[in-house]
Amino acid sequence: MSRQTGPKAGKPEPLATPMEDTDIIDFEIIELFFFAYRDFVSDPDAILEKSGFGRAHHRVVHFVNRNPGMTVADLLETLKITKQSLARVLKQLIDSGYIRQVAGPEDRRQRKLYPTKSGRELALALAEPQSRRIERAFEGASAEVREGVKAFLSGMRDRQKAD
Amino acid sequence: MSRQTGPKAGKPEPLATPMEDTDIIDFEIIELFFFAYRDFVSDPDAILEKSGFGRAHHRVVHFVNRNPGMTVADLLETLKITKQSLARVLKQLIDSGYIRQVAGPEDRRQRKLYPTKSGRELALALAEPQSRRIERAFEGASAEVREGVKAFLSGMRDRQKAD
DNA sequence: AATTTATGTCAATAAAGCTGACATATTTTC
DNA sequence: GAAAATATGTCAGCTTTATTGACATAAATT
Repeated sequence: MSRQTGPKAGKPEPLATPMEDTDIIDFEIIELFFFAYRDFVSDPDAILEKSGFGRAHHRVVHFVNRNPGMTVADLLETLKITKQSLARVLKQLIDSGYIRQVAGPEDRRQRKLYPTKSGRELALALAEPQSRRIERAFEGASAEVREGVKAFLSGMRDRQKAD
Repeated sequence: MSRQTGPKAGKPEPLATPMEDTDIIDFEIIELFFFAYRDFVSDPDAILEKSGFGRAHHRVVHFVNRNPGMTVADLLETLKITKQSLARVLKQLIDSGYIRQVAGPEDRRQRKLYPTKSGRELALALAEPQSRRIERAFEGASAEVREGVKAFLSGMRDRQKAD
Protein backbone atom coordinates (compact mmCIF):
# COMPACT_ATOMS: atom_id res chain seq x y z
CA MET A 1 0.00 0.00 0.00
CA SER A 2 2.22 2.79 -1.18
CA ARG A 3 -0.55 4.99 -2.46
CA GLN A 4 -2.56 7.55 -0.63
CA THR A 5 -5.97 6.37 0.42
CA GLY A 6 -6.94 9.83 1.56
CA PRO A 7 -8.72 12.76 -0.05
CA LYS A 8 -5.91 13.67 -2.40
CA ALA A 9 -3.34 11.42 -3.93
CA GLY A 10 0.03 13.03 -4.36
CA LYS A 11 2.17 14.83 -1.84
CA PRO A 12 0.38 16.49 1.07
CA GLU A 13 2.29 19.59 2.06
CA PRO A 14 2.38 20.41 5.75
CA LEU A 15 1.08 23.82 6.68
CA ALA A 16 2.97 25.72 9.33
CA THR A 17 0.77 28.74 9.78
CA PRO A 18 -1.56 28.63 12.77
CA MET A 19 -5.26 28.87 12.36
CA GLU A 20 -6.06 31.47 14.94
CA ASP A 21 -7.08 34.44 12.89
CA THR A 22 -10.25 33.22 11.27
CA ASP A 23 -13.11 35.68 11.22
CA ILE A 24 -15.87 33.22 10.52
CA ILE A 25 -14.95 30.45 12.94
CA ASP A 26 -14.99 30.93 16.69
CA PHE A 27 -12.18 28.59 17.62
CA GLU A 28 -11.77 30.21 20.99
CA ILE A 29 -15.18 29.23 22.33
CA ILE A 30 -14.97 25.82 20.67
CA GLU A 31 -11.79 25.11 22.60
CA LEU A 32 -12.98 26.63 25.84
CA PHE A 33 -16.07 24.47 25.67
CA PHE A 34 -14.03 21.33 25.08
CA PHE A 35 -11.73 21.95 28.05
CA ALA A 36 -14.57 23.05 30.29
CA TYR A 37 -16.56 19.89 29.66
CA ARG A 38 -13.54 17.62 29.92
CA ASP A 39 -12.78 18.89 33.40
CA PHE A 40 -16.44 19.20 34.38
CA VAL A 41 -17.01 15.46 34.02
CA SER A 42 -13.67 14.49 35.55
CA ASP A 43 -14.87 14.96 39.15
CA PRO A 44 -17.80 12.53 39.04
CA ASP A 45 -15.72 10.16 36.90
CA ALA A 46 -13.19 9.88 39.72
CA ILE A 47 -15.93 9.13 42.27
CA LEU A 48 -17.70 6.60 40.07
CA GLU A 49 -14.51 4.74 39.36
CA LYS A 50 -14.44 3.55 42.97
CA SER A 51 -17.90 1.97 42.67
CA GLY A 52 -17.15 0.37 39.33
CA PHE A 53 -19.64 2.64 37.62
CA GLY A 54 -19.09 4.97 34.71
CA ARG A 55 -20.37 8.12 33.12
CA ALA A 56 -23.44 6.38 31.79
CA HIS A 57 -24.53 5.41 35.31
CA HIS A 58 -24.11 9.01 36.39
CA ARG A 59 -26.46 10.28 33.73
CA VAL A 60 -29.13 7.74 34.58
CA VAL A 61 -28.92 8.41 38.33
CA HIS A 62 -29.00 12.13 37.72
CA PHE A 63 -32.10 12.18 35.55
CA VAL A 64 -34.05 9.66 37.59
CA ASN A 65 -33.39 11.80 40.64
CA ARG A 66 -34.41 14.96 38.89
CA ASN A 67 -37.49 13.38 37.46
CA PRO A 68 -38.74 10.56 39.71
CA GLY A 69 -41.35 8.42 38.01
CA MET A 70 -39.98 8.92 34.53
CA THR A 71 -40.33 5.91 32.26
CA VAL A 72 -37.67 3.98 30.40
CA ALA A 73 -38.88 5.64 27.19
CA ASP A 74 -38.48 9.10 28.77
CA LEU A 75 -34.94 8.25 29.73
CA LEU A 76 -34.09 6.98 26.25
CA GLU A 77 -35.43 10.19 24.78
CA THR A 78 -33.44 12.32 27.20
CA LEU A 79 -30.16 10.49 26.81
CA LYS A 80 -30.60 9.84 23.09
CA ILE A 81 -29.19 6.34 23.34
CA THR A 82 -30.66 2.98 22.40
CA LYS A 83 -32.72 0.69 24.57
CA GLN A 84 -29.98 -1.94 24.57
CA SER A 85 -27.36 0.54 25.70
CA LEU A 86 -29.51 1.74 28.55
CA ALA A 87 -30.51 -1.78 29.59
CA ARG A 88 -27.12 -2.85 30.89
CA VAL A 89 -26.51 0.32 32.87
CA LEU A 90 -30.01 0.45 34.28
CA LYS A 91 -29.89 -3.20 35.33
CA GLN A 92 -26.68 -2.62 37.27
CA LEU A 93 -28.16 0.37 39.06
CA ILE A 94 -31.29 -1.57 39.98
CA ASP A 95 -29.30 -4.59 41.15
CA SER A 96 -27.11 -2.33 43.27
CA GLY A 97 -30.14 -0.76 44.92
CA TYR A 98 -29.83 2.76 43.61
CA ILE A 99 -32.92 2.74 41.43
CA ARG A 100 -36.28 0.98 41.64
CA GLN A 101 -38.81 0.16 39.00
CA VAL A 102 -42.56 0.34 39.58
CA ALA A 103 -45.19 -0.71 37.07
CA GLY A 104 -47.15 2.29 35.84
CA PRO A 105 -50.49 2.74 37.65
CA GLU A 106 -52.36 3.61 34.46
CA ASP A 107 -50.37 1.76 31.88
CA ARG A 108 -48.92 -1.33 33.45
CA ARG A 109 -46.50 -1.95 30.59
CA GLN A 110 -44.53 1.06 31.68
CA ARG A 111 -41.71 0.87 34.19
CA LYS A 112 -41.58 4.04 36.21
CA LEU A 113 -38.15 4.74 37.64
CA TYR A 114 -37.48 6.04 41.13
CA PRO A 115 -34.30 6.65 43.10
CA THR A 116 -33.80 4.89 46.41
CA LYS A 117 -32.32 6.75 49.35
CA SER A 118 -28.88 5.54 48.29
CA GLY A 119 -29.60 6.60 44.73
CA ARG A 120 -30.41 10.08 45.88
CA GLU A 121 -27.29 10.22 48.01
CA LEU A 122 -25.20 9.07 45.07
CA ALA A 123 -26.68 11.71 42.80
CA LEU A 124 -25.91 14.38 45.36
CA ALA A 125 -22.37 13.17 45.93
CA LEU A 126 -21.72 13.28 42.19
CA ALA A 127 -23.29 16.68 41.70
CA GLU A 128 -21.48 18.29 44.61
CA PRO A 129 -18.03 18.74 43.05
CA GLN A 130 -19.61 19.84 39.81
CA SER A 131 -21.65 22.42 41.63
CA ARG A 132 -18.59 23.72 43.45
CA ARG A 133 -16.84 24.00 40.12
CA ILE A 134 -19.74 26.03 38.72
CA GLU A 135 -19.71 28.28 41.77
CA ARG A 136 -16.04 28.91 41.26
CA ALA A 137 -16.50 29.64 37.55
CA PHE A 138 -19.17 32.22 38.43
CA GLU A 139 -17.02 34.03 40.98
CA GLY A 140 -17.35 37.75 40.54
CA ALA A 141 -19.98 37.40 37.82
CA SER A 142 -22.90 39.82 37.76
CA ALA A 143 -26.48 38.62 37.79
CA GLU A 144 -26.68 39.62 34.14
CA VAL A 145 -23.73 37.44 33.24
CA ARG A 146 -25.11 34.51 35.23
CA GLU A 147 -28.38 34.74 33.34
CA GLY A 148 -26.43 35.22 30.14
CA VAL A 149 -24.51 32.01 30.68
CA LYS A 150 -27.75 30.09 31.21
CA ALA A 151 -29.22 31.61 28.07
CA PHE A 152 -26.06 30.73 26.16
CA LEU A 153 -26.06 27.10 27.30
CA SER A 154 -29.75 26.87 26.53
CA GLY A 155 -29.16 28.33 23.08
CA MET A 156 -26.51 25.73 22.33
CA ARG A 157 -29.13 23.01 22.36
CA ASP A 158 -30.83 21.69 19.27
CA ARG A 159 -34.08 23.34 18.46
CA GLN A 160 -36.93 21.00 19.20
CA LYS A 161 -38.38 19.35 16.18
CA ALA A 162 -42.12 19.47 15.75
CA ASP A 163 -43.72 16.04 15.97
CA MET B 1 -28.25 3.72 61.78
CA SER B 2 -29.82 0.26 61.81
CA ARG B 3 -31.14 0.60 58.28
CA GLN B 4 -29.43 1.39 55.03
CA THR B 5 -25.85 0.88 56.04
CA GLY B 6 -25.02 0.41 52.41
CA PRO B 7 -26.72 0.48 49.07
CA LYS B 8 -27.76 -3.14 49.31
CA ALA B 9 -28.87 -3.27 52.95
CA GLY B 10 -32.55 -3.66 53.67
CA LYS B 11 -35.39 -2.71 51.39
CA PRO B 12 -34.72 0.30 49.20
CA GLU B 13 -37.77 2.50 49.20
CA PRO B 14 -38.39 4.48 46.07
CA LEU B 15 -38.50 8.23 46.52
CA ALA B 16 -41.12 10.12 44.62
CA THR B 17 -40.22 13.69 45.44
CA PRO B 18 -38.24 15.51 42.79
CA MET B 19 -34.84 16.91 43.52
CA GLU B 20 -35.21 20.39 42.12
CA ASP B 21 -35.25 22.56 45.20
CA THR B 22 -31.74 22.11 46.50
CA ASP B 23 -29.98 25.26 47.63
CA ILE B 24 -26.49 23.89 47.60
CA ILE B 25 -26.49 22.05 44.29
CA ASP B 26 -26.89 23.83 40.98
CA PHE B 27 -28.72 21.13 39.07
CA GLU B 28 -29.93 23.61 36.50
CA ILE B 29 -26.51 24.50 35.14
CA ILE B 30 -25.34 20.90 35.41
CA GLU B 31 -28.17 19.82 33.14
CA LEU B 32 -27.86 22.76 30.77
CA PHE B 33 -24.19 21.97 30.37
CA PHE B 34 -24.88 18.32 29.63
CA PHE B 35 -27.45 19.07 26.93
CA ALA B 36 -25.39 21.88 25.45
CA TYR B 37 -22.34 19.68 25.04
CA ARG B 38 -24.32 16.72 23.75
CA ASP B 39 -25.74 18.81 20.91
CA PHE B 40 -22.54 20.77 20.38
CA VAL B 41 -20.60 17.64 19.40
CA SER B 42 -23.45 16.12 17.39
CA ASP B 43 -22.76 18.24 14.28
CA PRO B 44 -19.14 17.20 13.74
CA ASP B 45 -20.03 13.65 14.74
CA ALA B 46 -22.46 13.47 11.84
CA ILE B 47 -19.84 14.77 9.37
CA LEU B 48 -17.10 12.47 10.63
CA GLU B 49 -19.32 9.43 10.40
CA LYS B 50 -19.22 9.67 6.61
CA SER B 51 -15.43 9.47 6.55
CA GLY B 52 -15.29 6.65 9.06
CA PHE B 53 -13.71 8.90 11.63
CA GLY B 54 -14.88 9.66 15.14
CA ARG B 55 -14.73 12.26 17.83
CA ALA B 56 -11.14 11.40 18.67
CA HIS B 57 -10.03 12.25 15.14
CA HIS B 58 -11.82 15.56 15.39
CA ARG B 59 -9.93 16.55 18.49
CA VAL B 60 -6.57 15.67 16.97
CA VAL B 61 -7.27 17.51 13.73
CA HIS B 62 -8.52 20.51 15.64
CA PHE B 63 -5.51 20.92 17.90
CA VAL B 64 -2.92 20.20 15.24
CA ASN B 65 -4.55 22.90 13.13
CA ARG B 66 -4.65 25.33 15.96
CA ASN B 67 -1.10 24.59 16.96
CA PRO B 68 0.93 23.45 13.95
CA GLY B 69 4.26 21.98 14.94
CA MET B 70 3.05 20.64 18.26
CA THR B 71 4.66 17.37 19.31
CA VAL B 72 3.01 14.07 20.16
CA ALA B 73 3.75 14.77 23.83
CA ASP B 74 1.99 18.15 23.58
CA LEU B 75 -1.04 16.48 22.11
CA LEU B 76 -1.17 13.83 24.82
CA GLU B 77 -0.99 16.55 27.45
CA THR B 78 -3.77 18.53 25.80
CA LEU B 79 -6.13 15.63 25.27
CA LYS B 80 -5.24 13.89 28.52
CA ILE B 81 -5.29 10.46 26.94
CA THR B 82 -2.64 7.78 26.72
CA LYS B 83 -0.02 7.36 24.04
CA GLN B 84 -1.58 4.10 22.91
CA SER B 85 -5.01 5.67 22.49
CA LEU B 86 -3.62 8.50 20.43
CA ALA B 87 -1.44 6.23 18.29
CA ARG B 88 -4.26 4.55 16.40
CA VAL B 89 -6.15 7.75 15.68
CA LEU B 90 -3.04 9.65 14.67
CA LYS B 91 -1.89 6.86 12.38
CA GLN B 92 -5.23 6.87 10.55
CA LEU B 93 -5.07 10.63 10.08
CA ILE B 94 -1.52 10.44 8.75
CA ASP B 95 -2.34 7.53 6.43
CA SER B 96 -5.35 9.43 5.11
CA GLY B 97 -3.24 12.49 4.35
CA TYR B 98 -4.73 14.92 6.86
CA ILE B 99 -1.69 15.26 9.09
CA ARG B 100 2.04 15.07 8.50
CA GLN B 101 4.87 14.34 10.87
CA VAL B 102 8.22 16.08 10.66
CA ALA B 103 11.22 15.24 12.82
CA GLY B 104 12.05 18.09 15.19
CA PRO B 105 14.84 20.34 13.90
CA GLU B 106 16.47 20.63 17.31
CA ASP B 107 15.50 17.38 18.92
CA ARG B 108 15.18 14.77 16.24
CA ARG B 109 13.36 12.31 18.50
CA GLN B 110 10.35 14.58 18.40
CA ARG B 111 7.63 14.27 15.79
CA LYS B 112 6.22 17.67 15.05
CA LEU B 113 2.67 17.52 13.73
CA TYR B 114 1.33 19.65 10.89
CA PRO B 115 -1.97 19.72 9.05
CA THR B 116 -2.03 19.22 5.30
CA LYS B 117 -4.29 21.32 3.14
CA SER B 118 -6.96 18.64 3.42
CA GLY B 119 -6.44 18.53 7.17
CA ARG B 120 -7.03 22.22 7.42
CA GLU B 121 -10.13 21.95 5.26
CA LEU B 122 -11.44 19.15 7.42
CA ALA B 123 -10.87 21.13 10.61
CA LEU B 124 -12.75 24.07 9.12
CA ALA B 125 -15.63 21.93 7.91
CA LEU B 126 -16.01 20.44 11.37
CA ALA B 127 -15.77 23.77 13.17
CA GLU B 128 -18.23 25.53 10.93
CA PRO B 129 -21.50 24.08 12.28
CA GLN B 130 -20.20 24.44 15.81
CA SER B 131 -19.39 28.05 15.18
CA ARG B 132 -22.82 28.70 13.74
CA ARG B 133 -24.32 27.10 16.82
CA ILE B 134 -22.27 29.37 19.07
CA GLU B 135 -23.34 32.43 17.06
CA ARG B 136 -26.93 31.43 17.49
CA ALA B 137 -26.53 30.88 21.22
CA PHE B 138 -25.05 34.37 21.53
CA GLU B 139 -27.87 36.07 19.67
CA GLY B 140 -28.87 39.22 21.44
CA ALA B 141 -26.14 38.89 24.06
CA SER B 142 -24.31 42.01 25.21
CA ALA B 143 -20.54 42.31 24.99
CA GLU B 144 -20.45 41.91 28.76
CA VAL B 145 -22.33 38.64 28.58
CA ARG B 146 -20.13 37.34 25.77
CA GLU B 147 -17.04 38.05 27.82
CA GLY B 148 -18.78 36.58 30.85
CA VAL B 149 -19.44 33.32 29.05
CA LYS B 150 -15.79 33.05 28.08
CA ALA B 151 -14.74 33.74 31.65
CA PHE B 152 -17.24 31.15 32.89
CA LEU B 153 -15.99 28.46 30.51
CA SER B 154 -12.42 29.32 31.39
CA GLY B 155 -13.26 29.10 35.09
CA MET B 156 -14.72 25.64 34.64
CA ARG B 157 -11.29 24.28 33.81
CA ASP B 158 -9.02 22.65 36.33
CA ARG B 159 -6.56 24.99 37.91
CA GLN B 160 -3.13 24.25 36.54
CA LYS B 161 -0.93 22.32 38.85
CA ALA B 162 2.56 23.62 39.47
CA ASP B 163 5.25 21.32 38.21
C1' DA C 1 29.04 4.16 28.38
C1' DA C 2 24.90 4.49 30.75
C1' DT C 3 20.69 6.63 31.33
C1' DT C 4 16.83 9.29 30.14
C1' DT C 5 13.55 10.91 26.85
C1' DA C 6 10.26 10.87 22.80
C1' DT C 7 8.00 8.00 20.29
C1' DG C 8 6.16 3.64 18.37
C1' DT C 9 4.03 -0.82 18.77
C1' DC C 10 2.04 -5.33 20.39
C1' DA C 11 -1.38 -7.52 23.21
C1' DA C 12 -5.14 -7.73 26.16
C1' DT C 13 -9.02 -5.44 28.37
C1' DA C 14 -13.02 -2.32 29.47
C1' DA C 15 -16.85 1.05 29.03
C1' DA C 16 -20.34 2.51 26.42
C1' DG C 17 -22.32 2.91 22.61
C1' DC C 18 -24.47 0.47 18.18
C1' DT C 19 -27.73 -2.93 15.06
C1' DG C 20 -30.75 -6.75 14.44
C1' DA C 21 -33.78 -10.10 16.04
C1' DC C 22 -36.99 -11.88 18.95
C1' DA C 23 -40.02 -12.40 23.41
C1' DT C 24 -43.62 -10.85 26.65
C1' DA C 25 -47.09 -8.33 28.62
C1' DT C 26 -50.43 -4.94 28.02
C1' DT C 27 -53.22 -1.57 25.72
C1' DT C 28 -55.65 -0.01 21.77
C1' DT C 29 -58.12 -0.64 17.59
C1' DC C 30 -61.03 -2.82 14.35
C1' DG D 1 -62.80 -11.04 20.73
C1' DA D 2 -58.97 -10.99 17.48
C1' DA D 3 -55.40 -8.27 15.65
C1' DA D 4 -52.25 -4.68 15.92
C1' DA D 5 -49.54 -1.47 18.29
C1' DT D 6 -46.80 -0.21 22.29
C1' DA D 7 -43.41 -0.52 26.33
C1' DT D 8 -40.10 -3.05 27.81
C1' DG D 9 -36.65 -6.80 28.16
C1' DT D 10 -33.05 -9.71 26.32
C1' DC D 11 -29.68 -12.34 23.36
C1' DA D 12 -25.81 -12.03 20.31
C1' DG D 13 -22.36 -9.71 17.97
C1' DC D 14 -19.96 -5.46 16.62
C1' DT D 15 -17.48 -0.70 17.01
C1' DT D 16 -15.13 3.20 19.01
C1' DT D 17 -12.43 5.03 22.27
C1' DA D 18 -10.35 4.62 25.96
C1' DT D 19 -7.25 1.81 29.41
C1' DT D 20 -2.68 -0.87 31.29
C1' DG D 21 1.58 -3.34 30.72
C1' DA D 22 5.51 -4.59 28.25
C1' DC D 23 8.95 -3.90 25.17
C1' DA D 24 11.63 -1.59 21.05
C1' DT D 25 14.20 2.17 18.88
C1' DA D 26 16.49 6.29 18.16
C1' DA D 27 18.40 10.35 19.91
C1' DA D 28 19.82 13.35 23.58
C1' DT D 29 21.85 13.93 28.06
C1' DT D 30 24.70 12.78 31.92
